[in-house]
Amino acid sequence: MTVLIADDEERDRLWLKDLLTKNLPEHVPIQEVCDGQQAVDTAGRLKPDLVFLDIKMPHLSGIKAAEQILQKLPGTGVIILSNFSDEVYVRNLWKIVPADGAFGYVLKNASNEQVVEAARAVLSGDCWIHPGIARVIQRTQNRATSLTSAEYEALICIALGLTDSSIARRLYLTEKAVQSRLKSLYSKLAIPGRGEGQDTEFNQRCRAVFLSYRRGLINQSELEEWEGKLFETKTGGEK
Amino acid sequence: MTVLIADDEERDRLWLKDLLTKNLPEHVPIQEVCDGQQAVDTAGRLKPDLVFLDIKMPHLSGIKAAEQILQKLPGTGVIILSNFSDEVYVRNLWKIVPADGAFGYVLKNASNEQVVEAARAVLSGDCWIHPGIARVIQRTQNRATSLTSAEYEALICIALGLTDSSIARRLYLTEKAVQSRLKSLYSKLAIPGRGEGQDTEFNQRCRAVFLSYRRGLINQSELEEWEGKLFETKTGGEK
DNA sequence: GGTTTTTCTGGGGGAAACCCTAGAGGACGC
DNA sequence: GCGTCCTCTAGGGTTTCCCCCAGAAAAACC
Repeated sequence: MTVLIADDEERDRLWLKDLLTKNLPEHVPIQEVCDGQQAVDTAGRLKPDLVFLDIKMPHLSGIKAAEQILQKLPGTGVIILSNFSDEVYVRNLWKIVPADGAFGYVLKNASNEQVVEAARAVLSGDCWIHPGIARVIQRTQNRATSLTSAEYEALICIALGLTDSSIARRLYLTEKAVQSRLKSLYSKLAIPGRGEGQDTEFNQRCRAVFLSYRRGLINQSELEEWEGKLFETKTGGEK
Repeated sequence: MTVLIADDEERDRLWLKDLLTKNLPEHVPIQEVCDGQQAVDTAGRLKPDLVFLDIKMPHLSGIKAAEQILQKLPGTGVIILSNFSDEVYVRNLWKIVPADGAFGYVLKNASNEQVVEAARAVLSGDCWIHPGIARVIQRTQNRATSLTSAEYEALICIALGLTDSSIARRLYLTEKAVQSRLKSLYSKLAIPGRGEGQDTEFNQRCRAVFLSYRRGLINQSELEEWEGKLFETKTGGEK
């Protein structure tokens, strides 16, 4: 039995390693790496039973690393470590986790007991989801509040500060289509329009960005990734 | 000689305490508290030589706690611990630190050596600023790029998603005044307007929010505080 | 196959956001 | 005292965003 820890923060690695050696039944060998790509490579070689993946890592995020690892070794137990209950990640998570796989999601402010509990659960084939994030998961599965990928794309674009027409060009849509996406986005985020409410309190566009930041639907690192994608296609050949 | 540590994360407290006991010359008593208010209270009783303050703490932020502590005990050495190089905080910091005071600013991803170095420096009356934020400090002191408080207020409001007229009402200004603030904000953030550039790429309002998040001019917790302030004054007596 | 949901399309209208210019008052340093 | 900078104010114009309506195409569901 082997355990792999992937985290770019040395402090967190030490803490986790220490915790596991003290609390796991037998003396298990624990490997450490400090980015997502190394995690994938090392997992391929070691075929560990359990992998801890920090979400925020250089080169390859924890989610993407998990995707690749689970693709090659579906039986691996994966535990995602996250600082926040970001909805973006939860969103992507369900897509890559096999239905019968064992995995865990723990926030970094979890108590030591919780982490050990999660490790035990995943090792014995169960799932362990941090209590604080159950609500978030619920939301991602509710038809009325969860965003479709069309709405999500639009959200990213306005968060980056693009205009409607600019978005339309980048996503190969008409301006009307963009506005239509935004309209349903606003309604799902429950932002009052011009008609509702006594007088217009909010600029829906900015309000949507604000609320999405707060709910963890978007975050800085996710946005920067998209920024790269959206601008590279255009910087090449433009009149 | 006494040292006080204020941090809401138990893990970080342990790490820091451990680090200090091992590396400070003599056996110094180290007190721990877990929020800003406690830090102020305890500092008043203990009169410590050195105080570590995490920025993000419940009840009272590290900055505000530092302000109160330095007011009562100007000779105290203060070291701010921060996760990010947020410009918001740096902005406020210079206002409260006495010109001849000793203080430090270290990011949480600092190496153990750096933290010890900072502690030693501050204890001997020097300042220690994390290398990574020197650039940020520069920016806050450059006339051309640093924001005035009027521009900053406007920034907060659009980041919260308010409309021009709504901002005007809350800040007791005309709508034109708000737009004037925004105009100079956009130019300081170097966001191209409708005239510049081949075609209008950006919605300036949202773009300003995006860039400000990225530069750490604003952040979630800061915004939520303002949200509270801005809405309480209006929820009372509105037609 | 058919039914639902999602998404894109169109026209037309109103309000908010942004542009330009310009002047007046206040705060600051010197 | 002077100049400088910041800020608010104003009028008048353009563009973008958001609203209503509705219908058609595409995808997903049973």
